[in-house]
Amino acid sequence: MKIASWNVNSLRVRLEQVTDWLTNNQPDVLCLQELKMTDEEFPIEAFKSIGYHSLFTGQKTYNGVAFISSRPLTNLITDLPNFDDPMRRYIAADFKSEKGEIIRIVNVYCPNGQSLDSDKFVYKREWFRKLQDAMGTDIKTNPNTVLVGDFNITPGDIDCHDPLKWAGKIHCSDIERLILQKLMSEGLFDTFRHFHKEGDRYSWWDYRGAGYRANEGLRIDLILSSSAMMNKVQNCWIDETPRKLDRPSDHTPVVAEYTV
DNA sequence: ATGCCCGAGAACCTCGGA
Repeated sequence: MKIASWNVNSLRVRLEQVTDWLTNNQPDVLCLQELKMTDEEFPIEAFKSIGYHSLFTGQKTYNGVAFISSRPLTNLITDLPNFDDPMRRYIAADFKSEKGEIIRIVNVYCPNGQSLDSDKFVYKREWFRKLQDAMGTDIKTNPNTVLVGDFNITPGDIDCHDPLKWAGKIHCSDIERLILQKLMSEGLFDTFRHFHKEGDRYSWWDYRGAGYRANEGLRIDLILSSSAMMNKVQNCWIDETPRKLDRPSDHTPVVAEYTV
């Protein structure tokens, strides 16, 4: 089973890149973030025409998350449990493998937070607290759980191109890294880092100042696997191909492959 | 210096992103 996560920064603008990527890579489940469109505008037919099913929760202008899957997913949830929030940042569903194993997949667009002294950071902390509770429950219910998405936190200095410049800043602060560690203490593992110990590997690069060409990036898009799924993971990689295209998203896909 | 670029929505600028 191949799972991928990609913050597309407007599905309207990136649709052709996404359908091309699906055709070329044939994942079982592609998890999208930052759709920036309403459910009425979602391009179901474009995905259907290349053999993919869609589940999504969107809103005008901001946020929005979706599953694009080779087979229908079940047990859909589009709200972070126990958190009343109009922002469309959470979607979860079950994938049934060819062997009949059920995999719980949770796809998130975590809050940015803006800065540590912002009201938006209070919201980020609260949102992560609720996500942690939900993941604890999910992993107990089904040990075969994968949490993917744009976390808007670098796990460590190795995931930041310039730790001195970013020290204490949003995405790279100690408090955010503790929040991520607490979430992962529910039994989740950084799948890319398991296979790749080297630095200078990122999933996001600023549009400004030719950030991609200089490889000035952050690794904030993660695939977190439960221990049961870590026992089945074959490989995990970042695919920089879409970041080199004209009019790219500022993020690029992260992919993991499992034997299930 | 909190900008440089980008997308969306309402106008030709502001907001939010990371």
